[in-house]
Amino acid sequence: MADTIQSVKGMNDVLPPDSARWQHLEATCRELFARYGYGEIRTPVLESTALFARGIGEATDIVEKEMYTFKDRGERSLTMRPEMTAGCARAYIEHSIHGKEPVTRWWYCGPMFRYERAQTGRYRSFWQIGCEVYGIAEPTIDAEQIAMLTELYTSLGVGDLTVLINTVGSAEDRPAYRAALVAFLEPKQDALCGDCKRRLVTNPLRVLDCKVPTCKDAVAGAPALRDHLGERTRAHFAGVQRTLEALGVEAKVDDNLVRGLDYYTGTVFEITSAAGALGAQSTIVAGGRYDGLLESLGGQPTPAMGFALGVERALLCMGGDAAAFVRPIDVFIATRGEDSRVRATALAHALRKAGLAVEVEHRDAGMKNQFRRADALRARHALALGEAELASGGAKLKDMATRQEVEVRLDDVAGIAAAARA
RNA sequence: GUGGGAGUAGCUCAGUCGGUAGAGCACCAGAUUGUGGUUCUGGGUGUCGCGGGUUCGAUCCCCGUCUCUCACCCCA
Repeated sequence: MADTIQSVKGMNDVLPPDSARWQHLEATCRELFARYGYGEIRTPVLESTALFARGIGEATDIVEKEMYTFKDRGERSLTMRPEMTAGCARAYIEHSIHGKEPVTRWWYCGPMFRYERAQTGRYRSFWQIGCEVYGIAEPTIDAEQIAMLTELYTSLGVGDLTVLINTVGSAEDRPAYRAALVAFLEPKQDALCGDCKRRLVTNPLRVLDCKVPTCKDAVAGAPALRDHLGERTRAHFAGVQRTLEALGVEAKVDDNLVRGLDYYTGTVFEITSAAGALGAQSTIVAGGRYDGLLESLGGQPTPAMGFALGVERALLCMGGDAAAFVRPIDVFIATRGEDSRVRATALAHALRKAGLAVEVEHRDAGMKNQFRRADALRARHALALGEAELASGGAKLKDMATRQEVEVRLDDVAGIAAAARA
């Protein structure tokens, strides 16, 4: 308790055995994404601050007050990524992917950073896994991603899922709607909360999303975005819904679903789970289309669709005993004395090369203690290697569950491995 | 940024209407001179988060502070 150094607020360690649950989630995603044709992209945690300011939007909460931004020794303003879409877009443009292939599918996994107050399911350093598809304007890809996610959560055992979808309109639709909304809200300005008064100027769509009661009242009867959608947007959204239906995915249209990031255009979606210990959060993944982002960052006009899922949140409602995901020990070798430990270490080395998981008791501990430890490690077999065994060259491999023992020769690695696998 | 709750043994917590502290779990040893998940016996000084105040005396009361945690906002 003295003067020890602790981890930074809101930034957590993941230790065994809990890390095994993370590995399970990651392995499931990796395998699933591979079947859908996604390749992994890894980008630096640090990016130029301007990337996020331009990509995510100056007026968003993330850019306004949640970024870890600082100057490096060369006086360049750098920011620890608060999300990955902007970084992926930067990489896509920087490597001229547009000119190399018509369709690009990327997935990623890594830590993101946002300066917020931590609570259950929300941390300052948190992990996201996400996918980005570039080059497809058609609505079927939107539905494909959503369906892929429902499959993911189902296979992970995350229950009580709700898929919410909406469309926020294309770059052509939005200015008209925005004007109509502002015209409707301006007379009611006095009823709005402080944040919303500001949003009225910076990002009026967000007022629709406000939880303050007076704002909710003021918003009642506001013009609906769906009445301001152009024909192309309508057709696209209808296509998404039609494809989801064909895939057997039940999705609820939520008119108030407005993502907090500026780059979204057209389809937006969110999947919530009522399962597990998510606390006040319920969103476990969110995403949408961002057809204008690449161009706004200086790239070629490129349609794009992506999502990000919160790893900690997925884990919170995944359940499952961490120990069940840990690889059990095949053979535990109990020792007595240094000669025994040397011989046991060599034997373990050979057995591990043969593919077994082996643990040697390197400490000078009592036999009873060693067998207890073998139990704690969930070892399938135990082999006591003491003076008698060293002298005779033979030993007994004990099945910890049945307590049956079989004779083995210490120099017969293949034989021991076979017996341990039986 | 705002508001609740909590900080006592490695972990989960109890407790003292103010007289410097306990349980369970875990861990170790022995009963069983080399064989486990049960049982029995033995084994714990821990700045009672930190600083100050009141008091003969504070882990307990008061003030401050730090940390953790939950929630609001917002988000994955």
